[in-house]
Amino acid sequence: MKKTMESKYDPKAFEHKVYQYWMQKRHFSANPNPDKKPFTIVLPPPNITGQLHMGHALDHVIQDVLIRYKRMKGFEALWLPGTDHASIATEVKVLEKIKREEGLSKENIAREDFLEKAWAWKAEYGDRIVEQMMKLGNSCDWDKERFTMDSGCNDAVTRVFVNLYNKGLIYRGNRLINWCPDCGTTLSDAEVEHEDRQGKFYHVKYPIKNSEEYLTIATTRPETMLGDTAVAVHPEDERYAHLIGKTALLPLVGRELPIIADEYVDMAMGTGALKITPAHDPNDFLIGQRHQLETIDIFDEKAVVNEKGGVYQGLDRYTCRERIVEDLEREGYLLDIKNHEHAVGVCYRCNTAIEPRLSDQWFVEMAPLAKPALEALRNGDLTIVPDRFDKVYSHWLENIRDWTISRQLWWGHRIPAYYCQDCGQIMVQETPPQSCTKCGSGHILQDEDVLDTWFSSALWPFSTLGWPEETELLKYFYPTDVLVTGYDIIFFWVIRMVFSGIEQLGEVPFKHVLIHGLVRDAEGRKMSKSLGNGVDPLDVIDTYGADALRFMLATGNSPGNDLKFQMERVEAARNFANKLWNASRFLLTHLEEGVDYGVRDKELELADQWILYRMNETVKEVTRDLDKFELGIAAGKIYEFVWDEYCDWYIEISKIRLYSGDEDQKKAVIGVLLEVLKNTLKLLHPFIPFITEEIWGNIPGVDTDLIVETWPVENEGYAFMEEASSMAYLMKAIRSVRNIRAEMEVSPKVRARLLVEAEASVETLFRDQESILMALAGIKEITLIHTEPAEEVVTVIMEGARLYMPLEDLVDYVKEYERLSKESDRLEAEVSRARGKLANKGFVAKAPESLLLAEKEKLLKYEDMLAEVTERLKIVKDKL
RNA sequence: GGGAGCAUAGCUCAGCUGGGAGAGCAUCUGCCUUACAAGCAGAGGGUCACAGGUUCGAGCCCUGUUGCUCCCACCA
Repeated sequence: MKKTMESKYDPKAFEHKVYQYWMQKRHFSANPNPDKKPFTIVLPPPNITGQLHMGHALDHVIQDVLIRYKRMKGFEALWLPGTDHASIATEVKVLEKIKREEGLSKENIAREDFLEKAWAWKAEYGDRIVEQMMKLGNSCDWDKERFTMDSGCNDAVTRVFVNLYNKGLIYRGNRLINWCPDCGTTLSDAEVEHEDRQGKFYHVKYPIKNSEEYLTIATTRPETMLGDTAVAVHPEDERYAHLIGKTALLPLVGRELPIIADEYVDMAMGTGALKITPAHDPNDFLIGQRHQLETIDIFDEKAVVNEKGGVYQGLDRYTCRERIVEDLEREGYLLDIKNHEHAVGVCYRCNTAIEPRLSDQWFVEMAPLAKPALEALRNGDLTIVPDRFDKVYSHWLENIRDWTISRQLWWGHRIPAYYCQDCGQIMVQETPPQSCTKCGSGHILQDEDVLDTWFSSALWPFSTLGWPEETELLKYFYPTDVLVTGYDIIFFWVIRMVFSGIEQLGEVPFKHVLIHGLVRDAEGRKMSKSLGNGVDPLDVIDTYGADALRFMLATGNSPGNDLKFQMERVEAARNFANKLWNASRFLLTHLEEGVDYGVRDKELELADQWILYRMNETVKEVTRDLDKFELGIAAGKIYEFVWDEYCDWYIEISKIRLYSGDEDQKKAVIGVLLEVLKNTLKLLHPFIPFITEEIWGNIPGVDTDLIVETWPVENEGYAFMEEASSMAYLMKAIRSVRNIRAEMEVSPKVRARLLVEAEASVETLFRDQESILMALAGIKEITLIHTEPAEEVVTVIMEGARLYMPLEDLVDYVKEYERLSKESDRLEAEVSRARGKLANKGFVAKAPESLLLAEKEKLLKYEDMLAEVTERLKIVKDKL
């Protein structure tokens, strides 16, 4: 994959090519390997409903960084990709498509025909999503790609269903469930969102039979009165005590309703009297059970009033409400209407208000499953990063109710329950029964319903590895290591994977959960189709390259926090890539094929030691940060190292030897440049894999692809701490001179003279590093002096040195006075701060020794410098 | 009703176990210096929301207040 780097940075020119190359070399494939430790991530499978959005890009980049990092660290790193069938969402989309293209709705098509179309949809969108992931640079093992509804996943789903059924943890029951009249299916509690809506509180008069008295009942849903079968008051409510046991009459209908006493009623709420509609309210349902009340289901599956509603039959629930209110008013039953804001449960897919509905459904009993999942977090088998989500996880599991898993849909895993048409026997088994196990009849029908899409997602960490078969893959890669996902699906998915993994395999499915936030637009709004504020990752890649997008997503963000998407930040990331590109190009043009440019330890100059030391520190820190899942911090540190230290300082310094004409010097400095670049490319590879691999491939003599290179480790030979601090001093001197030049408006073209009056060690340093000082500070001549200069000068006071610049007619004493005054103020502040601290008895007594010492040194240093500045200031003042 | 997060430079955000406030972008001043103007050098800019407390020392820990965001919740 050689290519000369003579052109500008143009990601389009190589990103695709590089990805193809990796694929061809099979670098993404991971297989059980006894010589390596496994590292596994299963990709949260994107829905096949559409295309990838920015949230996916963020999710995937984090995972790819971790996978590439671990791969380089020598792990057998498996990133297992796939897609999710997304039962409801896909069914709705496919039905819409059928409607659009053929004008047919669900009632008019056969299940088989629908399924055929749905599979075609899956083929099309599944492929598109995979292509998008490849553009992002995802290093997934594509040979192991799975789909939540493929036959392996189906085997797993069936096995789990049967297992849980046999343990009594899956049961069929007639319960009040959440019904979405629009989607026409049951929903789990997790799929119901709560929205505050402005409603009305209707106060309705319920007459007492054989009496002039009446009860006032407040309700937000008067239409449900058609299903009322009782009125309840609190047993200790003195207002109504005399009515308990009597009978109320349902307005408009005339049905007799027993007046019952139940602790559930809140005396302070509304009027303290509650109408009971067991078929349409979860609490009423429970009260109904306690008092053996009749349940009257007044709605059909579209939430339209059925035959139980008498004259209101055929009316939609909202129309019915209007009519009932009108009628109540006319008949004198309506006493009052008050505004009332209350939370309404709505479908998470279509936002339609949920109708509680009594029906036969399948449930998973949660209490026994929740317990070990809670325990896993408590005992550390499972950790969540950041840990503030621990509470969210635990609270949900502690308050969990049984999980409704049957869905009245076609697209999904069909429930493996079979009913004998003759004797009603229910058979739950992995293979369809030929005849009834009880009566032998051959008239057997499978349950029409499918399972909640999250039922199959819950098995993803092991179904994808071959379970229920005991595959080598499963043995080697399970449990997985990290699960990366957004906080929005902790309930839907993460928790269900945890209890499923523990229940089926006896082990948590992953050791760490790394939570990230949502990607928002520049104004902080959630990106959504309806707002039209979504930014397509592919557009960004097209303009700035995948590396820029990846780097932007990986930086400036910490775990669990939302991320605002700003194009300026993508641009900054692209600029960084460009910087790296050019720095590499600069070096590569000086390299010659076949030359060994090793670092020659004996010949290292101060600047070499400094950059090697800084590189070493960066390696240490970045590695540590990545192990803590602090991707943003890690990337930030490499960014600073590359840009500020390597490019702005070291490369500039290296030019001295590079252009000196001395071949040996040149070779030596190239050795260091190359060593640092190589390690930098390694550190950066997980974040920006394309450009780093491309550059790597252009380095003469490399024979391993970067993606499988070994991660750099700390090199003890580069522990040049003292040298680095000398270098820092030198850099400070250079900055000071540059600062003076800028303030005195010395043209960059003018090369000034520098007079140095310094203590011996500084003299040595400056003498040894003269060339650097001259080149980077724009100096033509350095003179060491030991007395005050006679010339007109501006002065820099440093610790242990005075730097004088004779600028001839450019010396502006007014400016110089201002500059020195500012410096004097700064030093005075430092001195008084240090004095204050040291005068503080508490500090002296309790602060750590090292700090105390450092503070004393600082005080001496600043006092010295202040004295010098004051002296200079006097001299300058005289010249004014 | 319960819980969580956020509040730091004009904007977007870092700031890990409490020891002299940082980055990117934007602004201002010089520079097309032979890797890079997608750049280089320099500069300005912050009562770390507010009020208390703990501590020798608080952006960081504790309490309270305010504002914004989010999650959970079967009070009609």
